[in-house]
Amino acid sequence: MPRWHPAGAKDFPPVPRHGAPLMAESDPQISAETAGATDEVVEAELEHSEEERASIRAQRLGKVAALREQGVNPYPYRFDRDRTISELREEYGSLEAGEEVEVSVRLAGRLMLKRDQGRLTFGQLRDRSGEVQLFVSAGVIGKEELAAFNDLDRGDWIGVRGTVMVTKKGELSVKVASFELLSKALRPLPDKWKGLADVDARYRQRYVDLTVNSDARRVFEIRFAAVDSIRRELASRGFLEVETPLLHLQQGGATARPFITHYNALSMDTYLRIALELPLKRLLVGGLERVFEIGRVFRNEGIDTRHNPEFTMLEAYEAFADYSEMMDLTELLVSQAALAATGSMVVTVRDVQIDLAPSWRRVSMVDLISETLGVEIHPSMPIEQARKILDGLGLTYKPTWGSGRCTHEVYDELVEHTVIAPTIVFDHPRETSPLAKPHRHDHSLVERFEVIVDGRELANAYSELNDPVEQLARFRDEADLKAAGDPEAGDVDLDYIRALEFAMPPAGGLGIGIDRLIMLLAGVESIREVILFPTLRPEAGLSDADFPSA
RNA sequence: GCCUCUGUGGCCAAGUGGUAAGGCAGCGGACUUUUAAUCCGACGAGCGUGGGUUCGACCCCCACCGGAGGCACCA
Repeated sequence: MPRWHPAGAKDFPPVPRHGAPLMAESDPQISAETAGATDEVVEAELEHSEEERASIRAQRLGKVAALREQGVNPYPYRFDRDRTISELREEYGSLEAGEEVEVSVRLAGRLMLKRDQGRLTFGQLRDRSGEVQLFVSAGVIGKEELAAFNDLDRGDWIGVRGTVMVTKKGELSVKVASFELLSKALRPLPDKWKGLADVDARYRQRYVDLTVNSDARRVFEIRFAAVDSIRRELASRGFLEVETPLLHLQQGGATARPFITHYNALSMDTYLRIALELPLKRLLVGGLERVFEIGRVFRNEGIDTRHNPEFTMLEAYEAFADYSEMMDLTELLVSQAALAATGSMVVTVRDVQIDLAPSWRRVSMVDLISETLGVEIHPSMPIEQARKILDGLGLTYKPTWGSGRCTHEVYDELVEHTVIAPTIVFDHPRETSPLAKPHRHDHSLVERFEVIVDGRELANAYSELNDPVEQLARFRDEADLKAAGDPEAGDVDLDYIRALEFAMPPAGGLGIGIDRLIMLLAGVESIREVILFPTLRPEAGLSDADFPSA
C-alpha cells in the first residue's frame, strides 16, 4: 500500500542551485548586446534574426548539436520505466487535491504539451496507456535543470523520475526530480488543439495522426481488440491458427484480379493470394479439422471507401459442420468482437444504432426479395419469366444470364442495401456461387449465406464443396473463361483436386472481411480509416531538399 | 477510366482579379498551481507544379501531380 502524506514533503533533496543566470550562457546575443560595442550589436542582431528565421528543423538540429557538445546523447539507448501512466493512475487516482506521496516513480513517454509559468513549468506526458501532468519546479530541480526542461520541445520522448502529487486544482501530477531526453524530435507536432486535419497527411504520416488524433488511436484500439477477440474465441473452440503462402502458383479461391510478381530463382511469375480458401481446405484434407487464418489478401482492383488493394480476411473451416453451424459461429465471433472492442454489442453508424447481439434474423434470399419488393423470383424458374421480372423492375441483364444470376441481380441491386440490422441471407443461386456445395433439397441453390449489416456484406459462408469431380469441372469452366480473357477467372489447381481426391471431410467455411467489420465497430465510413497504412499514390514533392543536414 | 470538389508558412485557417487576415507552434521577454495557461514583443509564406489570359492572378483558363467523394468496375 502506498503511504501518503500532506503536500510539501519532499522525497528528494533539493537540487543545489547554480548561480549562473539562465539565458546568459546559451544566448550569445544577449551578452553581446550588454557588451555595448556597436559592431557587436549589429552582428548580434543579425545573428538574432537569422536564428529566428531558421526553420524549426534547423533550430532543432542546433539543439542536437549543442547537446552533443555538452556530452549529452540526444538519442540514448534505454530508460528504466517502472510503470505506465495508466498504472500510475490506478495506484494514485484516489489522491485528494494537494496530497503528495513519498514514492519515486519512473515514467517514459512523449512530451505533448508544455506550459511555462516562469519558475514552474507544467508538462503533459503521454505513453501508450494515457497522459499525466508533469510538475517541474525550479524549487525542486533548480533553475538550470528547469531551463533544460523548457528547452525540450513538444514531441520529444523523455523519461522522468519524480514523486506523485495532486495539484490544488486536483490534477494528478508527477513532481519531476529529474528527467532525461530519450529522443529528440526534429519536426514540430501539428497544432495542439486542431491536430492534423489533412486526410492525405493523416494517411501518409500515420505516425503523426496517431500521435495527435485520439480518434485515430481509438479506431486502431478497436481493431486490435476485435481481432484479438476473434482469435481467442476461435482458439477456445479448438480452431488452429495457421499460416499459408501468400505467393500462389495458381489463381484461385475467389474471383478477383490478382497481383502478379516475379520470382527470380524459379524464373516464373507468381500471384499474390486473392483468398485463403484453397490452402486451408487442404488442411482439412490433412485432418486438422478446425483451422483458421487471419491474413492479408491482395486484389488488383480499384480503391474506394470500401476497397483497399490489400486487406485482411478471416477464413475459418470446421470439419463435420455445414453452413448452419457457420451461422452460429459468425454471430458469436462478430458479437463478441464488438463487445470486446467497444464494450457493447450495439454499434452506431451514421446515427443509426445497430444491435449485433445474437440471434440475427435468418431469411432466404428469395424470401427476402419477395418481402422487400413483393416479387416472386427463383433460380429454378424459366429464364423468360425471370427476365420479365427484371424488366418490370427496370433492371438490365445479359443474354448469358440464367434465372439464378437474374435472382442475384435483383437482390444485389434492390434488396441488399435496404438491410440494416444484422441479417443472415441464405440459400444463394447456384449459378453465382461456384465454390459452394449444392443445396441438399434444391439444386438450383447452394448452401451459402452472407451476413448483411448496414446494407453491406460483412461475411460469406458455405457448406464447402468437397466433391473432387464436380470441383474439377468447375475449375475447367473457370479456366475456359480465363482463356477467353476474363482476368478474374481462376486456374485449374490440379493439386487441390488431388487433395480432394484424398477426401476432404464435410465442412462449413466462413470468411469475414476484417476491415469492414472494424469499420462497422468503429463507426467509420472509409476503409482507409481502419488500415494503418492505406495504399496511396507516391507522394509528390518529398525530396532530399527537405532534409538539409544543417 | 469518367464526374464533382479540393491543395494557401511546420500545423489549423481566411481571402476568390489589384498585389497574402488570424490562430497554434517556433523565437525574445514576464510570471511557482497551469491544463488549448495568460500577457507583451519581434519574425516567418507569394498561395501543389508548369503554361496561358490580363495593365495586374492565390483568385479566370489549360495541362499535369496529390487528396476526398461519387460513378463505373469490383465482393
